[in-house]
Amino acid sequence: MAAHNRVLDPLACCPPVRSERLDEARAELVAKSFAALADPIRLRLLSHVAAAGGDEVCACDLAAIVDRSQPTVSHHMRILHDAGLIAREKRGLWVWYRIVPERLDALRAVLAAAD
Amino acid sequence: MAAHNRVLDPLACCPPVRSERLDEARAELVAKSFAALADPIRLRLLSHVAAAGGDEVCACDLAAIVDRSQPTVSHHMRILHDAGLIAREKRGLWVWYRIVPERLDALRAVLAAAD
DNA sequence: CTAATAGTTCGACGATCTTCGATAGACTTG
DNA sequence: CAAGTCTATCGAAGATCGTCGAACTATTAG
Repeated sequence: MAAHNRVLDPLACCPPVRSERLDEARAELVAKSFAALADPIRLRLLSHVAAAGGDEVCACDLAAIVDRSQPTVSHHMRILHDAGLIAREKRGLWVWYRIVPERLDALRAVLAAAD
Repeated sequence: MAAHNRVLDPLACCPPVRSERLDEARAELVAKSFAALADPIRLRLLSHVAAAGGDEVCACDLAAIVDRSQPTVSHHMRILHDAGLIAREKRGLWVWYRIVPERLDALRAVLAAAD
């Protein structure tokens, strides 16, 4: 399902950084999104999920990939999820992640040149 | 292609996050770039310079715009400059900043979908 | 040379972040 | 129900970050 409601999308607020000056409230929102991308472990976790395309990735594999403890990986995945960049679904004992490409596109739009 | 030097550009290394999995070294580089965008004050400073288009912006105006002390603004502008997002030039007593659009485009490319 | 101005660097403090071990919660299996 | 497995949360330690006042550097004006 589209985990991500267009009306409530916090980034729907924000024009490109290059055209209109960001006010304080919008800057706070956008900064939170980029902060989710500002850690190398999170970037590699995100990249791993994103590179799977539409396919899902099992949480059970992630700790080995980034060589961090299970609680640390859980923490980072929560931040990526809170930022709307990945979707989670628990099925049975396992948790599966998949990318939310719309959110990455929204961030790209914030960095886009003025039209 | 970009006007800056492709060989020396630290982001020239990095394929889109969505297609190829980032290794540790590349994730470190990309994370540093996004970290520069992960603070609301820096985003507003960058937005102010970027929204001026190709025109330059005087450092003397920035502290009033973001309501922070002058050393704090200097600190943030240094981070943006180190990230390659803005260029600085000192002329006489004043420092002038302008946007480096190629670097913003490079970051957008890292977030782009696989082709 | 002296005084004045713009910006950077230094030193410190508090807040936030990353990390992990221990623990708790959710779910399956026997 | 009890035991086992997978993930999330808690609590703490250490590192990093944002912030400002004070001191320093560079440049201009007189």
